[in-house]
Amino acid sequence: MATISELLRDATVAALADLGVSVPPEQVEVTPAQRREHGDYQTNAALRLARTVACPPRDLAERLAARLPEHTAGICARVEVAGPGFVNCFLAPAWLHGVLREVVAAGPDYGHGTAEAGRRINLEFVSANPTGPLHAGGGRWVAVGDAVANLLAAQGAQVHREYYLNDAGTQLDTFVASLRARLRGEEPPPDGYHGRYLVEMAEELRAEHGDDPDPEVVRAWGLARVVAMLEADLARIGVHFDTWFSEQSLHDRGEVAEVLAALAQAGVTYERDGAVWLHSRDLGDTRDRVLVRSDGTTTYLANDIAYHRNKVRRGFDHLIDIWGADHHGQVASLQAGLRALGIGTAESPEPEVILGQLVRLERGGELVRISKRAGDVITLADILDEVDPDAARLTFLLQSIDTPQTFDVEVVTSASLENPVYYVQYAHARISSIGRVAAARGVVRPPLEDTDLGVLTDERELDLLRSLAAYPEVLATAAALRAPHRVTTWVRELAARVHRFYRDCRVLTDDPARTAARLWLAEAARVGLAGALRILGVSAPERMERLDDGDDDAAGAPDAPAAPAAGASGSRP
RNA sequence: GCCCCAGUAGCUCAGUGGAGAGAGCGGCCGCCUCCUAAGCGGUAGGUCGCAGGUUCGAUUCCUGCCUGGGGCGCCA
Repeated sequence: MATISELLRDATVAALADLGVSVPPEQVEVTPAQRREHGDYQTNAALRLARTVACPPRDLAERLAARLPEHTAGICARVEVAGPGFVNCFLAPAWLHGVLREVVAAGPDYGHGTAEAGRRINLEFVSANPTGPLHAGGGRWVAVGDAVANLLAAQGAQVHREYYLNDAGTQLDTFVASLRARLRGEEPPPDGYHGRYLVEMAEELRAEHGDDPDPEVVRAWGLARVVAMLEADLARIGVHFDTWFSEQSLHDRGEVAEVLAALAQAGVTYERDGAVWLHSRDLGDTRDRVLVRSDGTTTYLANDIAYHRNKVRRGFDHLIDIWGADHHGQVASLQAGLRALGIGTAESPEPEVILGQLVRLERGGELVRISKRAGDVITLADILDEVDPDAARLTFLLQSIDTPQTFDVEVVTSASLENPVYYVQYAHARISSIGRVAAARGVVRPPLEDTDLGVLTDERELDLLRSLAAYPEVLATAAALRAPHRVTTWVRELAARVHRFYRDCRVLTDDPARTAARLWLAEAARVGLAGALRILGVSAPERMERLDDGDDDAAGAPDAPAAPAAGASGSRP
């Protein structure tokens, strides 16, 4: 299904052809208008082509506008020339009514596209070290990764969610040493993990395996216990991984050794100071990197190259990694190693690494020091103890991952009612309630094909349809840019329009024709809200409790407790 | 020193090669006999970090600089 921009772009190209101006479609821009009086969409074609056609832009625009209606029949009510030579298009209400029928027909899949149709995509995200619970900041990758997966799936991809489990490195050794120390009733080593969870885990371990289990037992038990903890945390926020990929398994199957041999065979390695190095500098990196340490162990890089080769060999059409910006330095090294293996060519595209800026955790405006080893952490589970998963998720999906996010625990928890998630969910609950009331009153919604939508002429009504009309394009763009926050922005706008419609356009009236059309419009809006929320991994409740009934407004004022918060530090005289 | 990201309203952030730059929160003023007031309306608040460049047109693209965040390990 073509988007509006595409439809209007093609119409513009055709109209220009009528004028004897031949121009490839990709050189014609049709964009949403910024101001209502400029219509719904606008093209700057006349401005851009004026020079080559040797015609004043305004004149060219006039000629274009004269021809355009032939090609936009049924879509635009009118077109007009404005400003220095823009051609503004005003969508026809009848066309918007057609959008409503499309939405209802498509249901939950409305707006989905085919940009990734048939592609098998491996999406790796989170992949936090299995040494403790998920950190609150890591929630960003949980929410973003899952939403990106949903976005790609909505474009027809078969998405495989994968968690890379670093169960072979020194971090796990340190974790095991810390666990054993707790088991003995001692403090973990200075560079170990000091979190409280290890004390509790040691108790569990003791109950199951006694005071002095074999170190290998401790290791296996500890790893399994942490993975179970990670899975449980992820389940609480509704995220499920298809594969938990063990780094250790790469070693066990000899894949790391294979990769090292292949790199040596390719002549891109050398020995120095007892270590094996990769000529990564010649392959696009800023410097050479160690693959095998002088003690014979392999580096994270060597293992990661083997891991990605494994993913390629599993037959995916495309690999995507979502990493925090603190892993930025690894990208060039990994790609250098993969290139040497022939991965990163036209036949075998290199992995796409999405870097997201980090979360700055604050409590009441003050930076929270984060150190998993010191045990001074705020975990995702801590957050979920205080807010529901929907609020947590949407908070992480409010802004572009290109910007560092400030996550104030106090704001997100104590003032959670201000979370935009409730604004959107409330819009869904409100619009849903209309259907319930209609049913209770015995108002029957006639079949859509028997409903005359021509009565939907109010700007509030048309605004809803304009939003819904733009949704396929929003989804396609968000998927292409791997930017789920664009869906958040869109659904917040739709929710605002739903609230305004609700306020100004009464659905259940004495006029059966109007009631029928508005019931269907409400249904279309509900489908739009629910569909976008589903992409974001947020639930769309049919009903929500009213917070405050009657006149005790103070009870519902979320900022009421703010005053004591200031005094909590002991400033009260 | 080099690489990546950001700098937009008091705060948190959207957004765009175009026509007086938007939202939420916070401030102020209003709106519930009516489908849920977790809502709606109004008002105040901006040299889109700074300087050049490209362009008919730059907050948007390019370069430099400043500020902030993250990297550049025989850690992961």
